[in-house]
Amino acid sequence: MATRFYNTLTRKKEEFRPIEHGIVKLYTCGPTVYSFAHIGNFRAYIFEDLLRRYLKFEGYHVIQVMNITDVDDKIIRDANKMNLSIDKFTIPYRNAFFADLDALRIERAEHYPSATEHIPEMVKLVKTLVGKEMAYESDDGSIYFKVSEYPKYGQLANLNIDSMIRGSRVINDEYEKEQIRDFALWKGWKSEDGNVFWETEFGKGRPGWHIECSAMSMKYLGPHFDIHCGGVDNIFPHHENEIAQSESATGEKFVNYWLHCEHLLVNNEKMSKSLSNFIYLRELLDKGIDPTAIRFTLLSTHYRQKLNFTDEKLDASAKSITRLRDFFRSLEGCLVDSKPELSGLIDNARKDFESSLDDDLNISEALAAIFSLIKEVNVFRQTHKLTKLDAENIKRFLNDIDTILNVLSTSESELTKEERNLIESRNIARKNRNWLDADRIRDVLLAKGIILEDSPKGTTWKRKIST
RNA sequence: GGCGACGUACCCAAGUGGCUAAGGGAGCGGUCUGCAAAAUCGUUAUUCACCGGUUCGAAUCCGGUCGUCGCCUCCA
Repeated sequence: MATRFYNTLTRKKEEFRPIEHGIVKLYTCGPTVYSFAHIGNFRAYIFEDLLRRYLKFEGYHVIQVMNITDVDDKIIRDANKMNLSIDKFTIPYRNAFFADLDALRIERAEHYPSATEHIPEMVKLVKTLVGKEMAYESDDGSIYFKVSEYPKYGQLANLNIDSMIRGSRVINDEYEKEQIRDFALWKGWKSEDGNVFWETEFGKGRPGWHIECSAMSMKYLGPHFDIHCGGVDNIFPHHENEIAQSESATGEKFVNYWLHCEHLLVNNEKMSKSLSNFIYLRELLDKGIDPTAIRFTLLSTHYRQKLNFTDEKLDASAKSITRLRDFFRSLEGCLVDSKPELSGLIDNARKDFESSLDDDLNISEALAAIFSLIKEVNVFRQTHKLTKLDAENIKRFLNDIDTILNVLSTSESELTKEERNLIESRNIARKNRNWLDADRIRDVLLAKGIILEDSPKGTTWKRKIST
């Protein structure tokens, strides 16, 4: 079955066909490093992680670019406030961003270009647009894109640009543009920018927000590439503007598939500064919440569905992961040498898993395929012993799907000597049928987050996933 | 005002015209266990916000109503 994605540009699911056979060129809007990233940001990055991992699972060679916006209004404002160069100001946030990606087990993109390292490319692009008379310079040295020169403007956001002109929220800003809908490609230097500027043939100034994505995607992926992702709030104006300026400059189609991820909500509302309901990933990690539980929570709801982030969801995620891990662990031992009997079940699960993700990354259905297999295998084991070959096949399947989910492996620390001694003394107590002491010790360990399980083969331990 | 999304069990969440409405969590009752845990069995939606319509047939398509949320130049 063919892979299909919902394309914001056409508002329908379309079969995915890469431009170049076997290769997917993917651009994903990255962070503005003026603050720590919040979990809403990471919902988008997790969705993109799912996308890239699934494309790789399907055998594509993926080339992903994620920009790092390290110059913009807020960065300049805050850096100047702290008397820091924008470099000095942004580096800690950039480092924190990568540390957070690692915590959530997000696979690295092939390129993380920074805006400040691509000023010449942006200037060149702006120059091209000015040369084609699709952009103009205003009195203050800013360069604006002339939206009236691009008739398809509004195609992505499905907005009527004429009605925008009268829109209630549109306020005239301090820059001088000919038409209110025109947007800045290049911003002329103003005194409050301090020493943040680049000296170019347009004079002192700095790039507008949208131009970096056009310039950097062109540099690393070419003028026409396969997929561009971001949050729904990037549809307008950011991605609309990217299309306008890119296609105007190159005369080519910019992107074939636009995939947008819905918002993460807290208390059923979008996170926003005014509601002060931001949740930073670091806060959750500092509280000791297991990052894989966060990963699973962000991953397990379809990306075009709003996701209300709650403690209950984290709990349910932790339990789902525990079920997966326990099942995987249970595949060790107690095996018989015999011919495999469950190949059909495993093949079906694999088929269901793939066809679900093929359908616009339907992760809920894909997870259902996995849990159904677990149940079927467990039911089989009520009355039969698992064969070695079956167990190996199931493990291979789980390891394969875990190249996408990435929640199976634990980074569990080993037991301390004290903890090992406690387990040992409990074993002795149990041997002496001293249930009182045995249960007391089990409770002590549970309080430390260690769960003991007794079975005919002996006692095993695992760490509780904390939420 | 313009554009758009959503409303499925106690909670989360698939399903977009046709077999008994996936799956996860939770509860309750069994099996197993020294007791637990894990696993497992049974159980919890004759019904998909509501009202009409189309159809042999609707959670799914169409119209309306109610409710929630988002976008309309900071935003993932």
